[in-house]
Amino acid sequence: MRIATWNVNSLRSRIDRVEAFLERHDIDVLALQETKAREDQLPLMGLQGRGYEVAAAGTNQWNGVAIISRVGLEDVQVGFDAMPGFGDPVAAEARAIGAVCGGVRLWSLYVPNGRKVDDPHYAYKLAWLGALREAARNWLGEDTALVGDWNIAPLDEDVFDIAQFRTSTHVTAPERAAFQAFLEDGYAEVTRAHAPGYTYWDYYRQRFERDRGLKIDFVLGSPSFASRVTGAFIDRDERAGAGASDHAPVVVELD
DNA sequence: ATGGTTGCTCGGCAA
Repeated sequence: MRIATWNVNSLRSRIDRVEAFLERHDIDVLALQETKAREDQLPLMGLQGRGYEVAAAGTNQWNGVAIISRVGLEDVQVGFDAMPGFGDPVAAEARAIGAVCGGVRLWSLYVPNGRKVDDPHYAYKLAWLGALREAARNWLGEDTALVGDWNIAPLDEDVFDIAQFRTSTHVTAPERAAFQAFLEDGYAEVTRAHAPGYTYWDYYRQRFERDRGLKIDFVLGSPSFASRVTGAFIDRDERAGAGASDHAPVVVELD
């Protein structure tokens, strides 16, 4: 089974690329973030025609998560227990969607960005991660994958120029501790060992062309899930050319 | 410190 995660930055503007990506890599389950579409706006025909089911939560503007699966899509859950909100409750709900696909409980996650360290959104980010951790502890005994845009660069080497991020979110000690807490609980990040390199490059200043990016998209697996992982890769080519998302998809291969 | 780009929508915000 092949599972992928991709911050697609608008599903409607990227649908042709999404369908081509699914075919190119023979993907069974795709977790999307920043779909920027309400459920009634989803472009479904090409996906359903290829045998995929879709579950989504989102607004027309920001955030938005979805799961696309051709190996079953059951027990769909929008948000997790005690998930905190920020402003628009619909936008808050559009940060986490879970479903059982091919026997795996998969969560597509769009961790709050945090904006600035002194912004209330940063405190919300940490609270959100804390609530996710509490919920996720209960899923360690199953085949569970927490996938998506974590908006955290766990290591200095995950940032093209760490000095430039001295006052920025994504690299602060509390954010990195929040990420590490999942690993301490027993989750394993399963992509890094197989797939080095960045997953996100800003649109401006030709960041992709100069490979000045961040590694912020991850797949955290419960012990039984992690033991099934045989490989992973970052589809860097998908980030190239006109009309690309600012994130590349990350693909995980399972036994 | 600022600006650079893209998306959703057509002003301004979020990333």
